[in-house]
Amino acid sequence: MQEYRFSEFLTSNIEVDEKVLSQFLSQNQRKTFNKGDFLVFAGDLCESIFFVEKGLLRQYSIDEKGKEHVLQFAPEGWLVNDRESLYYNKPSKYNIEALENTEVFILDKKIIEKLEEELPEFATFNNELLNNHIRHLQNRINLLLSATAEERYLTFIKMYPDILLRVPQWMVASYLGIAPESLSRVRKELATRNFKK
Amino acid sequence: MQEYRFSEFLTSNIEVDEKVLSQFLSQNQRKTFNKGDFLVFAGDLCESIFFVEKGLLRQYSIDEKGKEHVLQFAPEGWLVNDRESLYYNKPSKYNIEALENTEVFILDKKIIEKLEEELPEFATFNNELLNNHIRHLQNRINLLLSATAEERYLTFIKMYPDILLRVPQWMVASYLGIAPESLSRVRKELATRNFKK
DNA sequence: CGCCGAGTTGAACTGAATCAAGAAACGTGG
DNA sequence: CCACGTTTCTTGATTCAGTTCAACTCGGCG
Repeated sequence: MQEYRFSEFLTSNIEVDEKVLSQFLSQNQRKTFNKGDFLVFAGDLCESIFFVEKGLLRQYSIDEKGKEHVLQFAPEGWLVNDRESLYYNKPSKYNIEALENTEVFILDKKIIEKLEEELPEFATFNNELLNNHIRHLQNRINLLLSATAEERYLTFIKMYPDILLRVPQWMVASYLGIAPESLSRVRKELATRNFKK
Repeated sequence: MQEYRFSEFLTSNIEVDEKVLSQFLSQNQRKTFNKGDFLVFAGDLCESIFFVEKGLLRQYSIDEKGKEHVLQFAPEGWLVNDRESLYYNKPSKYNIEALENTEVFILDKKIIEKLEEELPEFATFNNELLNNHIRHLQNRINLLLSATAEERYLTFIKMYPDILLRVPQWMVASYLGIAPESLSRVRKELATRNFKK
């Protein structure tokens, strides 16, 4: 539950001129949300990008049967936005909700673009971020295509041990694409198996 | 099975100076692969980006049980690369195979970066491409989390009617994350249902 | 002609979902 | 600080979507 300022995020990854930075920061805003608040509702237009400085967000959809499906969790240092809204001006399919009291730094798409023009280094960095994100999503797809409930869970606790402790179990199940009852059983099975060894 | 040159792809999306373009194109190369050829083997390092000008590629993994899982198909106008290799110098988890006789335009990562520096317009365009890709992957994840075999198939034929006709059915099943036999049954069920109406 | 990969079909099986009930943990207000 | 309602987690019984295995068909190709 550390805190991670956006300015820190920038300066620790690229070299930014002090002046450019402060000008950039002044054009964007910080906002606080309480646990349970929604940053975006499905159906809304969402034209900003959120950088989580403190707390935890969750982006999820609700299907026709009323079931929730977690697209991603976003703890400190993560970026969240809705590309459907951002690049196609369509209403978002996803809700974004604060799972803890959360502080976000809000970035405007246009300002990002301006920053890219002014700082080629930023453009490269941003590119790497996007590519890294794609990599993650591809790995997740691969996992969903190939792995059992247990394998998915094991991968999750290896990749996000911190998140595991901060969200209810049924949300993890929803992220993994399995029923909460099933996850409970998987955990039980793992526990007894480890005990026997 | 039209053809789509990379230069066309660029000029129809951004304004490029004639000189810059031809210089850029001369620094990269075109390559032809026959049906069945591999562009990349899992375990290889893969530091280039492929733009498909003609033909069809398939990127897939093989799990421990020897099962294949299609990460993506790439027909004309699509970009394929392995981010794991490209940005982390890790051996690729995925094979890239030509499903038809295929011509690709091969882009070097460094050249892309240089192009971004020189043409801010290109940086913006590239950004949009990446964001769009992320959007697609997110939608696919959402589908894998929430939809039945039948729903996935229906979505596929709506989104990629062209690809459906160009690849064997069992590969579509592998893309959808279902067994080929199951896809066969889904199709049968859909056919009889449409017939009754 | 005969082989081989792709697709279909049937029957048995299974991992995970669903439904239902109870236990534990949690937060809120008195 | 306790009491009460709400949410989360567990456990059991049952069901079901999709897998697996095996046999058979069909069409293309050497």
